[in-house]
Amino acid sequence: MGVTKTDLFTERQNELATMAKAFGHPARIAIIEHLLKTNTCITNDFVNEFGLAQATISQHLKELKAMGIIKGNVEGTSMCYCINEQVWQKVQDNFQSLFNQFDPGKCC
Amino acid sequence: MGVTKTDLFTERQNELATMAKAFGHPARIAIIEHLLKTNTCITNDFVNEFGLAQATISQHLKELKAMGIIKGNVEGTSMCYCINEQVWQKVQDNFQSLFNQFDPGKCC
DNA sequence: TTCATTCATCGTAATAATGCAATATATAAA
DNA sequence: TTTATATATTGCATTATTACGATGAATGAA
Repeated sequence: MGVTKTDLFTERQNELATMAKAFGHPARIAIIEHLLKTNTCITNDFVNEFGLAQATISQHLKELKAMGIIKGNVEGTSMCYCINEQVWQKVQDNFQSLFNQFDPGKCC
Repeated sequence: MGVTKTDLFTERQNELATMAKAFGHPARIAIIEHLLKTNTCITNDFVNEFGLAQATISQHLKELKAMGIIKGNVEGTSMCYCINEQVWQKVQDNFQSLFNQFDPGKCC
């Protein structure tokens, strides 16, 4: 009834789904790509660059931070966000291992 | 207002987000993994294997099919689903190119 | 201290996603 | 044709997500 039944699946499957969800919104993709390009950038950059409200950007940042894929440090009145290297690597590994399971050539 | 503002982002960003969304549910991860392992399997397998209702499985399959990541053929009274090789490759490439953008060592 | 700036949080509204019972559709077997 | 089996679709209830205005908290400057 509208709630994902996580208990039916393995921890790995739930984890991978959660990671994928972090990438499941164009704003979060854009934020991540911006951080990948410039590194150490601040929230206000996003608000100016995208057409989304400051509260909305902040919410997306919060989600990304909750999933661990980014981390933030206070820098005066601003915030400095960047990619969390360890988590990024783990996410990459998890997707990689999924992609590698594909055995081409046998389909119906 | 609850609706993603896709017009604010590039087509690539929206596409990547859509692909990620396909992986954003453990049931769909499980379905994909099952197809990766056995290939050419049928809907009833999923219904028996997972604890989800037949209608729910059918809905997840429909979404995966809509995104093109799987394809299905009628096989008597059953359906035979499998991974779409071309789309799988494209998804992999898109994620790969995102992951490769990471330049380690510079963070705040 | 007061003011301006920056970001986070709260409250709220609207749309999306999840799940399932019931029903429809299609094929194979009897 | 009738029955059984397998899957898709419909309708509905519930929770999740997205978005933003308003407000709060923290810091630096005047």
